Amino acid sequence: MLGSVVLAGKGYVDFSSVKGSTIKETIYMSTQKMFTPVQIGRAGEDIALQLEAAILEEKIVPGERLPSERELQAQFQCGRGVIREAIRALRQKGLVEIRKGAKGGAYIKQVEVATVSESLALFLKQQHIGTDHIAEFRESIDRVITVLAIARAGMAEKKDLVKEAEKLLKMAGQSQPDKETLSRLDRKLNIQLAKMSKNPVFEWVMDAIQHGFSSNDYALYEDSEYRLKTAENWCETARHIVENDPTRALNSISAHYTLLQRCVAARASGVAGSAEEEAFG
Amino acid sequence: MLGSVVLAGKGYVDFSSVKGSTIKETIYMSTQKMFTPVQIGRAGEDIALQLEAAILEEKIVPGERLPSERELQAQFQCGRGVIREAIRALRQKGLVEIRKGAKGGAYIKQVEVATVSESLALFLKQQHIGTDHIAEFRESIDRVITVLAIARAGMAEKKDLVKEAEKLLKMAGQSQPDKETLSRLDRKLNIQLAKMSKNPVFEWVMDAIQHGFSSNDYALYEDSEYRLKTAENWCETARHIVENDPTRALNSISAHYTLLQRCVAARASGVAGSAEEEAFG
DNA sequence: TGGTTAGTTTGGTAGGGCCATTGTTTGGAT
DNA sequence: ATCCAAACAATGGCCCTACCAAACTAACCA
Repeated sequence: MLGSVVLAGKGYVDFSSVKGSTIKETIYMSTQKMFTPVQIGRAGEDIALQLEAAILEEKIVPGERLPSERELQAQFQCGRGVIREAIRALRQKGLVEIRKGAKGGAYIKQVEVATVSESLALFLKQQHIGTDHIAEFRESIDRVITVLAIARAGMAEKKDLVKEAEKLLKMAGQSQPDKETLSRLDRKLNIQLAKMSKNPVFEWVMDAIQHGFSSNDYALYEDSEYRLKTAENWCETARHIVENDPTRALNSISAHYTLLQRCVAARASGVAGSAEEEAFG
Repeated sequence: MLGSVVLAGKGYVDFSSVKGSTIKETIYMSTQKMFTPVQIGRAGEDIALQLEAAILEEKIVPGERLPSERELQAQFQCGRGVIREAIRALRQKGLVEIRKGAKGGAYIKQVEVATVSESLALFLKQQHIGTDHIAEFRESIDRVITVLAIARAGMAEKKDLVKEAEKLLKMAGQSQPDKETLSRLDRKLNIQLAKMSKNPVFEWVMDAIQHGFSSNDYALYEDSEYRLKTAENWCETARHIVENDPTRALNSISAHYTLLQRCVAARASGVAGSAEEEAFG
């Protein structure tokens, strides 16, 4: 029993290596193995790593839960605070979801893209990335996605894309459209297109980028002129995809980003005041 | 003084809103403001968010440090455990680095790409992504990077790329090359090329992808045949970049990924045994 | 039958104490 | 005066105990 953990009545997971990686043990080891970096002051981290490994090796699968903090405390022979920190680390990584109360605890779950997006957004925010760099990256991704989508997606999907784009156009044409809804539709279109590439990596990257910089797209729908043009551009792109015309589709994509570029430039140069006012009206 | 935090003798940061978000205060508040959702069970998170906001707004800049845990505990009027959890969350996000001892504490630092990479790698790992999907994404990125590099990088950089590629080739030609070193060189080449695109986003994405899947590249250097071919392919690519010949450069890139694909297929089909043995020799 | 209440499990928080580490200061020996 | 070692102080890491709050369970009563 020692060194293993009862998994909510489901079975056992071997954490026998834990005792050997305790702080004091490591120090003793260092007198034998020379130049072995003594990983001190990180017992909690050690536990987190072991739990993470157990999860990644699918010894515990999504839907199941880790033992309670008090149980783990007993199994790992350490204070509850350490266990808490370890679990919180897993939670921050998106590996578990913590619930309170009876039948509560750390439930294993699939890592969501949003977790990666958050991390990315934080990074980009702190690095003061210019919108032009982001836009350039996004455009290049969009182009690849478009080509792949034309080659791989079924006609039904393609037609559905047109339908959604027309929905966006219709909404953009209204006199007082809800900008947030427009943004959401735009985002949805992007993801829908990304899905059609049949490569989840593109879908996730697109998702992450959008999460990190939704404010840009939002700006595009502030101005009624750009709003309509953008929606029309989406329809055009979708039509070219249905027609299996990569060249024209790519041209549309380029036009989209030219629009975006012009739009942010215009807003930055002076119209920002009135636009800002409109945003809070 | 109340509601603000002394910043290691540098100044003050206003955390006045914190008192209002303390558990007990919130409960008291709820008797006044009706239907105000009592956000209980998240005090630590609340504090983490406030500290994070202060960092992102650059009220505290990299190099400086947060007050000690005990100070924060006093300022925020809560237990030390809560403060610890908040700080650990920041640390996990890569926003601070924690040092022990005198003059220790949570030092603000720039978020590193590695943080995002880790998050991404974890996600990809848990989703069981096929290497083909990753490779496809990476190839598309590589192609864009190459075109941008040809257009934007200076001749000196381009020639340096060739030099590094030749270094790789020379090492790959040795009878008993160190595969780890080869992998590292390959990685370095990729990043170097990405830098030449003059768009940091590409650089980071490449970095993140590589961190998440270094094992693939590693495999490429296991087999002596692929090892040489890959190195030669790198040289070819670099030469075409120097010659400002995008078409041929892109062809080289495609060839690289064809090689990779063939290599992993070969290893998967049967040669895995001997290769595995060689790896641990 | 149906709703209410008490009990149990489990995370959330408080607060105190001790240890290990590390930068600084001090004091003694040369 | 210089240098080195020992004491000191600040600070994170860890432990412990107690209590609260939420959420599920089961017993109980109308």
